[in-house]
Amino acid sequence: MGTSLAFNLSLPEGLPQELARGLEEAIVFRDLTPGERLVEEDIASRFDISRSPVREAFRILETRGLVLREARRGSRVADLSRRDLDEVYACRVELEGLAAAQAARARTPADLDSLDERLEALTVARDRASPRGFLRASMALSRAIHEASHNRTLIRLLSTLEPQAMRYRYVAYVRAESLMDASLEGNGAVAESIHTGDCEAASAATTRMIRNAWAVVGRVFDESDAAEPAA
Amino acid sequence: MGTSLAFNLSLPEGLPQELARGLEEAIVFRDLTPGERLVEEDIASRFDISRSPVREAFRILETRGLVLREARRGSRVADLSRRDLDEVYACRVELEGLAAAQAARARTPADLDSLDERLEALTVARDRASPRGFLRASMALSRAIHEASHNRTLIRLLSTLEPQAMRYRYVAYVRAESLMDASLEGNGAVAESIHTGDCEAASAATTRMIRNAWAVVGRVFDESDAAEPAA
DNA sequence: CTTCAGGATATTGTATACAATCGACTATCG
DNA sequence: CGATAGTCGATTGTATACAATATCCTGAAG
Repeated sequence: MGTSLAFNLSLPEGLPQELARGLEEAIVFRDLTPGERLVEEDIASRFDISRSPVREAFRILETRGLVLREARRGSRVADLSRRDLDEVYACRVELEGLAAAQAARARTPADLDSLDERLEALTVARDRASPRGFLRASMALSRAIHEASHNRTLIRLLSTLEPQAMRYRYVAYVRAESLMDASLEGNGAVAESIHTGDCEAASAATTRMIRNAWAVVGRVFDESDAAEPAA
Repeated sequence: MGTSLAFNLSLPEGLPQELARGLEEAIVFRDLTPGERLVEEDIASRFDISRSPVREAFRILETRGLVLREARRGSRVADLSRRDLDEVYACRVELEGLAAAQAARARTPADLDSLDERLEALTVARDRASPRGFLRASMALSRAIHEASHNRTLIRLLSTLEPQAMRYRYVAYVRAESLMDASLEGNGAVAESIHTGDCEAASAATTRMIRNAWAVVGRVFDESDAAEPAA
């Protein structure tokens, strides 16, 4: 369990949230491995804080499907499995499609600016060919699309679903960097439809992109031993 | 703010969860009114417990869209609005449809038994014409459908979405008890499709039912002053 | 009369202390 | 030798104490 886990802990939005964000990255990028135990006291002492904010962070991560908590038995990093992957993507198809459709209808000029900006950043990240950078940029773009839907409930649901998907995408991108091209292309099509304001097209482009990613990411996952690296 | 709020607090599954369940009912059934402040110490002393489990309960309710927490400014019961209603139902159409489709494919004999049992209970509740009892039974049936999908991720998402919807359904049922008949009929159709194992039919029946409910609940909501009773 | 500064108060955020429970180990008995 | 009861250690769950901050009230100045 080589866990370096060193981030700053500034608190622009609350310590538990900040901690959860850091742990989330560590889980997505496999600094914390599937199945690894998370002991409150350990994390607390590592960052020189008390268990209170750590507990709250664990709860946040639980709602995002990244951590499993069993009563009085502690917490551990959620496992990866083909079944879980399929569950997540089935939900993504529906919710991302809805988000794109509503974004095409409700988007403001500011939303479009944000979209273009992040799409540009995604292109840059692709050229650098770094899975981490690309995923971060991709996450930011997705968030911009979700925000553009101006549907807070949908945003809430997606914010608890996306991190779970990110873990599988990371595994896939590391093993097949060419996947980033497909993602970039798909997102471009989605962004264009949102610009146009065509709900149907935005939804269709999104579901197509995600179903495609589902197939490829699933295949790569099956060929890898990402599920249980330590077992 | 006439809040009676007296439930038992047995702890078969954790005190915060139990407390959250109780507060959830109080919010759905308007014992706690929209916008009402929730002070940790007040709730804690009312149940003779400390603030720790209360804080965790608040966090749970926040993920269910029932409570809003602003940093260092406290928590309050989420408001009801037509916009929020539309957001919730747009998400429900997608997720409930998916749940029904997957349930039609993955259901086990035990799932079907559970379904029948709860559908029967719903019929009984309808005859009693009690909105509360009917809603509780309806919630149980929905959960049974979700469980039958055997998609844990989807179940997790729906468990954070359904309570929010329940608030609007309650308002509607109180003002128009005949709505319960429509719900019962719709759920019967859905259950039948799941029995048959017809994914398409199950999904179609579900989306039809929910779109219908959306229209009616929305109309009733607009005609009521449920949004701001104390403002 | 309005506005702004300052302090008092109420409430949340974090830390620490204590209680309860689970798992593993050991020793004893069959 | 195997099984089982009992005990110990590790870890979570809850309670309490302390710190920080936002809100409200008061009062004086313009």
